[in-house]
Amino acid sequence: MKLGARGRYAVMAMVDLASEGGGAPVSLSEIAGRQEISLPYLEQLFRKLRQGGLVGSVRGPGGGYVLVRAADEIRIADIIFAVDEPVRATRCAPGSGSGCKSDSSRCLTHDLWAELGNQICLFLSAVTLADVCDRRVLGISGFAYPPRRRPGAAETRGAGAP
Amino acid sequence: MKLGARGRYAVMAMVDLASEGGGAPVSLSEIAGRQEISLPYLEQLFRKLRQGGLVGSVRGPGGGYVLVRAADEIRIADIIFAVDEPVRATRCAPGSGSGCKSDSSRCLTHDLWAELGNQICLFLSAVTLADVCDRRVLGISGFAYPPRRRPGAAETRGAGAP
DNA sequence: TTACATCCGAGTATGGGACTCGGATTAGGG
DNA sequence: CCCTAATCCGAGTCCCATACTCGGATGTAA
Repeated sequence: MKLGARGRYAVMAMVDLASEGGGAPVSLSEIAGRQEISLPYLEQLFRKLRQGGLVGSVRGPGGGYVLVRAADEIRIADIIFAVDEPVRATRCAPGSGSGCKSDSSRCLTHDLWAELGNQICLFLSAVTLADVCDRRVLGISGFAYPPRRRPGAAETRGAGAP
Repeated sequence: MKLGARGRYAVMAMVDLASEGGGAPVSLSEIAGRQEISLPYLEQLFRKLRQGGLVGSVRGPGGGYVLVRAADEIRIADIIFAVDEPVRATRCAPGSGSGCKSDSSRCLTHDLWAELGNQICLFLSAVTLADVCDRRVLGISGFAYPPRRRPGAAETRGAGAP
């Protein structure tokens, strides 16, 4: 899953494209300037976004990129998956299908990583580009895991994000 | 958040420790052998787990490590946070508190990364060591994001983990 | 035809992660 | 009292992915 600067830049650029472009193509120079990302690096990212079928390109002066679908039809997960290589399966890789060395037993943690990857995909698939543009992200999952076995148990560390 | 081999090994080792150790200390050599992790690397990990207050140590022959709390009182998040450095704030780092260059406006994606990190913490906090040992991970979050705006919309990519 | 823009394959390098090494402590058993 | 088994600790090395660059080719509006 990784989620380094590549995925972040891609989402930032797509948000910029969705916000600033009113149907007209937006050049990468503009996006690069506004988001403070190097132009050649952006080109490299948009190459993949184009191959992923998320954006279309118009060449020549006044050209640039446009969304091929409406902003509320593009999931954040689509963007991340477009710019990140499928997944690398190191041992029992999170996010990808199994790859445990021994076929069964051993590696009790397999389900854990699988489920974690699933949760991440679920969340990123639930949020669309339009949601981010309109600041509608908080509360999309107004959801908390129910307290399990004796709710008043000793709290050792902050449960959520600090 | 990262979640590389370090966190995975730490969880694997803790699961092994919880399963195999019946109150008696378990040596790292045993864990290293069973989980196929190099011994010096495990030592390095358990140093942090000890500093994090998750395990206690018994030195000398017949020594090893023991859990300081019951397995159902140790959350996976505790383990991950113990072995991973706090977080590095690159620009608008996911998982950590804000760090946007400009104080407000710009960086619409901030909420997104914050919420994503929050979801991950939530999930890892909902699963205990005992859950993993007993294969009780699947279905802990028997939960799916509800389909939003026209459920039958064109599916472009697999939404969940393949 | 010039300037603007996307396109493309390659190349570099810096950083952090994975793993190692040598030695210092502590403690049980002969 | 040694010897061995184990945790402890600070470094140090290696490697690869990521971030970013470069030079040029192609297409298109003015």
